[in-house]
Amino acid sequence: MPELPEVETVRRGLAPVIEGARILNVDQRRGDLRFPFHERFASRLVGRTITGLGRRAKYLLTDLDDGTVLVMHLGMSGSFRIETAAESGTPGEFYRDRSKDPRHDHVVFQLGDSAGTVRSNVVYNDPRRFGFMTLVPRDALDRHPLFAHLGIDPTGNALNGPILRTLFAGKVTSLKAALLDQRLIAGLGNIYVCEALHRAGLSPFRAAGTLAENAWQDGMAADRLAAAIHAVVAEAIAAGGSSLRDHRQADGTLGYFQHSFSVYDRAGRVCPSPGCGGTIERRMQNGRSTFYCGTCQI
DNA sequence: CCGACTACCTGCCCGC
DNA sequence: TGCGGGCAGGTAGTCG
Repeated sequence: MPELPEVETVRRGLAPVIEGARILNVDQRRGDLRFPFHERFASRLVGRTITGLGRRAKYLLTDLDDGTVLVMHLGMSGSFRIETAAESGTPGEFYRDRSKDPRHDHVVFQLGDSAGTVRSNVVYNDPRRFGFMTLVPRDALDRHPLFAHLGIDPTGNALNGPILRTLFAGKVTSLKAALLDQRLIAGLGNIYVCEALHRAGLSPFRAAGTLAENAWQDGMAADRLAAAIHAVVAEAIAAGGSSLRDHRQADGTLGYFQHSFSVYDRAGRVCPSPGCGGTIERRMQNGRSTFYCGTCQI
């Protein structure tokens, strides 16, 4: 489920619960998710205090008081839920979220205060197990293989028209594939790439390099695309992430950005662009569905 | 180096 | 009602 806006939504939901908390216990229920867990994964976490929760692209970065970072990726189907003792009133008895199959609860972090009193359980659920967790020293994070080749963040000033022209110059691959390439821009996924391209009026099938060509008739295309990416991501974060199928915020409420998708999962519908009148189409591109309007995306 | 493709895994939805 | 096929938000690895 998670692209950058969903991961950021998860981060904002978890941060107030886990920052400053001590990890009292880690119930690691299997030896691997996408990858095998680090040796002594659970025991290295127990007793640590969480000093902060950050994000880089689609990665959650949990800073610990011993200088290590618990790096977590949600894959396609990962989610967290928070179970607080206060919800049941009885210590040890926790609120149950029936929307998640307990067979896919793979890691349970039991959190508490410095005196050892249990305050909450943070449960990682991931049916497809494409997510993963690993431990990396904070001062080695930027050199770690997961992060060394990540591109620019799509939320800030680093992403603009001139930078896009530079990144895409000479690329014959499609605009869509280039936007999904985490080495160029880190954090976009299938939904928001489709949405941003539609908003910018650009075809997903066009060669990425054409954005950098002066000869291209629309010299502002890259600037428009940068603005569209900013807007789509910002709106999705403000809305609390998408809720395609079952995405929930960490507090259990549904995100609602899905209600404002223009093209994603809307094949056959009328294009919402003013005055366009086209129809949204779906086509497979690089093994994944691309949703677009063939009339106004050129 | 780049780009295209596959594999990883379970759930769900569709058509037969 | 059951079953097979296709598809789902991501990305590491392989191959040309």
